[in-house]
Amino acid sequence: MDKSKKIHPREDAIDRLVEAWGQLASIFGFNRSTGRVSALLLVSDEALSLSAIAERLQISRGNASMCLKELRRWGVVRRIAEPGDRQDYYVGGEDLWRQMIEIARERKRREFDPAAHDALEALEELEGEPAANRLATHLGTLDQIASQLFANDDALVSLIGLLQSGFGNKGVQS
Amino acid sequence: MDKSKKIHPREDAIDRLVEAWGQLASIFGFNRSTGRVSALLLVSDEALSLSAIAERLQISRGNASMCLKELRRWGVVRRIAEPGDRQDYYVGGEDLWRQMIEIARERKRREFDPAAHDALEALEELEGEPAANRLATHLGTLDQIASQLFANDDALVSLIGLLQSGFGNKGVQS
DNA sequence: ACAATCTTTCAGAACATACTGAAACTTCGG
DNA sequence: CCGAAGTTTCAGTATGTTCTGAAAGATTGT
Repeated sequence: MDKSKKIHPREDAIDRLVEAWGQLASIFGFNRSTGRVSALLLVSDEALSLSAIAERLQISRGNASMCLKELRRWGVVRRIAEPGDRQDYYVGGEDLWRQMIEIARERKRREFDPAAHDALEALEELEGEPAANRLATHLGTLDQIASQLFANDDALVSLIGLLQSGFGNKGVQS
Repeated sequence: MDKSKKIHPREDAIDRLVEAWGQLASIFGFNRSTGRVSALLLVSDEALSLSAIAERLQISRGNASMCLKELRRWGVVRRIAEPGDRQDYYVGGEDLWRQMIEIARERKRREFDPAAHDALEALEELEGEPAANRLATHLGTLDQIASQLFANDDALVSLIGLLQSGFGNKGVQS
């Protein structure tokens, strides 16, 4: 009856994954609960209902509903209607690389670009001042790099390949 | 007397830069005030005193002190003692690329690595479950890529050059 | 050693974010 | 068209973060 007394290795492992993934999600600007819901769906071989998720994570249905909405908005969770069942079911984990790239691209578009644009605009009016010029050049280059990175999906996919194969490590050890 | 009535183009531009840079900083996990202080130092051709910063940004000296402490901790601001002056002065903007890389590396080390490690550990205990395996592979690759990226400073510097020159854009336009 | 000047710290206030639970809404079978 | 089952929304509450201002701590000139 009391969960903390009995030992459930699998459930424990899932709890720890859920917590760690929530942590990771919060680094990338999601709230921890949203990350936790995502984790649960990612390690689940079957689709889960809202109620099952809320129960497993010990959060209210309302909260679970909001988290799922957010995750669907980011395109990382899909809702499924099972015929003959009133509950909706949710799945995650489809095409993880594509999803990561999409999230990064979208965050850049929504958050980075406007602020960088404002900053560059303000810096233009400070032209002539050495410090301002340095900063403008730096930020301009950064912006350009970020844009290159997301200009097309292939760029990122190739880049991932490049990095995996050990780009930049001149002296290969052992 | 009333600042908002008189027009100060330069001061306005700095205000807008400060605000935008605060926004950018918050994307990367700093608080807005810390970002604002950093902006002020970045566009300033001379070193500024704590009092000057607090006054210019309309924040308490206490807060300014904390922000400067944080910025020094991240190695993006340096404190200078002017001989014959009791106040300390602060400068920023020295070697921006190096600083960016250092910040990214440190954030990875402090925030990403521990969470990713926990997640992978938990996933190991779920071996055999298809969804868990997929996630483990994905996260493992991601971790490996991130490590490659920061394995040595040259990797990132070369990468920046590569991206600036338009890596990944097969059809070069115009 | 004292006083003046500046900086740091930190308790509590102000502000911001996230969560709950209940009401409103939707869907579907009968 | 009604009632049952499920989902969404949102006002209020709880939790977490950031800021202020005052007290304590440094440092320096006399």
